[in-house]
Amino acid sequence: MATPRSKAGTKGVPRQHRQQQILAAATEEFGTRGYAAASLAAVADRVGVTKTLLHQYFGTKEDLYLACLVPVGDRLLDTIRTAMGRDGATAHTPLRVLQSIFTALEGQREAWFVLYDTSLPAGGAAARRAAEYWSAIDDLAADGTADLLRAAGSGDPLDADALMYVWRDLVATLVRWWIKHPDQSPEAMTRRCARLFAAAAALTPGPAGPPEPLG
Amino acid sequence: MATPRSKAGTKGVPRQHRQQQILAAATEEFGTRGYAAASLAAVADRVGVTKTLLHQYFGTKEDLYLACLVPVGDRLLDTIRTAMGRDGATAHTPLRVLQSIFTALEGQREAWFVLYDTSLPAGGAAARRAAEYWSAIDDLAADGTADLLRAAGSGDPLDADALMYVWRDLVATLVRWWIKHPDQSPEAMTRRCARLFAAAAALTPGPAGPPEPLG
DNA sequence: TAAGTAATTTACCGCAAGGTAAGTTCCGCA
DNA sequence: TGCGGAACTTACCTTGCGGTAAATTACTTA
Repeated sequence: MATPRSKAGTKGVPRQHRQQQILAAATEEFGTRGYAAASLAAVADRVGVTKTLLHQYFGTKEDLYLACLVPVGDRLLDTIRTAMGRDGATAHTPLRVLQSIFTALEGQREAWFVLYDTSLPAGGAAARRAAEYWSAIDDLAADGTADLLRAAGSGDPLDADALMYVWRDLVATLVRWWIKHPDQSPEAMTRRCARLFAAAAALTPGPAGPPEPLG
Repeated sequence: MATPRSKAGTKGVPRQHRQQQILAAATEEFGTRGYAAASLAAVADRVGVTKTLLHQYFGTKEDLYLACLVPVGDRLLDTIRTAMGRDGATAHTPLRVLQSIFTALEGQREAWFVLYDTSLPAGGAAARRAAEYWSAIDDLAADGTADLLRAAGSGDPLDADALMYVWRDLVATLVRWWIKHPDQSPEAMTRRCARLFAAAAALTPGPAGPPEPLG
């Protein structure tokens, strides 16, 4: 054996296991900093490995991002689909969807933001794939919000678009708050959301336009 | 005159005017890309000027960011303060605040995101200043949401924190949607928000906990 | 018309990040 | 015991960015 002159050489970690470690670290890094601000060196450091290994296992930065994105996107899309069920949305649907998202995200909460990264290289494969997930999820959300808006009596298509937009960002917001409160279980989060919805509904003025002259 | 060998030299634009141009471009760039992803070269290009000039007029990147932040922060803080008035929040307060924000932001909608940039260099003067604005605005929002939550019957402090968090991000979301629909006037946005609030309230299940077993 | 100053660029430095080629160590196995 | 492949690093290249010193052009005024 005799005093290794270099730190190179295997550490006995099989490739598959290492890849899993890297994916976990990269997902967290991409999720918290965003694609552009995330650095491969940081991911490598976190795993205790060199940048080069990431490239050998996953290719370019964008490839690594894709490797993080796909499982997360598939998992979330699937979970939301089943939570929405086959029939139109009811008043219970939002909470059911939230609960399913919280559950799917437990253990890797930052993953949500991997899906909705805004700093991806324009025109790249990553951006294209992420856009596919968005539109798939947005379609589901659009169905739901449209159902609900119709039930509430509004037909304005821009209203529907805005409501979908708000709903999508609301999910992101709740997940962000959740990340800041790591002790909260998915179930506790769901219950909290239910309370918040109820509170918000209770304090909103009537269905007519602005309640004041708004000067 | 005789064929200038270099493009250096004044273009006849007075310093103050140039500074205004730079501030506008930088605010937009910081607001859309975020501090970390924003590049000084891009700002300079937009103005039709060299990177160096930005440094000579504003100092470092962080200094330039600060020069963008301060007027925006002051304007928004002021507008929100007066919109909230002296007495506690009522059900009309959220819409009044939104309207005041939309109005203050018209002509430079991305400015909102300059205020809430998450990629500032930690420990720097910019981050400190931005944090001051946050906490000032958050204090106002906390007062408001606390008033409203109390009226709705919830006393959980974490609920209050989450609601404030949601409210703050809701504003950001609405502004973001607004940016994607440039033709919408501040008044139209306010009316739309009123409709959305009403719709959301109408379709939310009762004030008790989750309406289903949530399996 | 020459001096002085304001506005602006050119040309550079250092650094960090993504990315690659080639080498080094360790383990299983004939 | 020695060979082959798997796991991992060293050393390097390139690019883009923040940042600075020095030069260059144009406007003003005595």
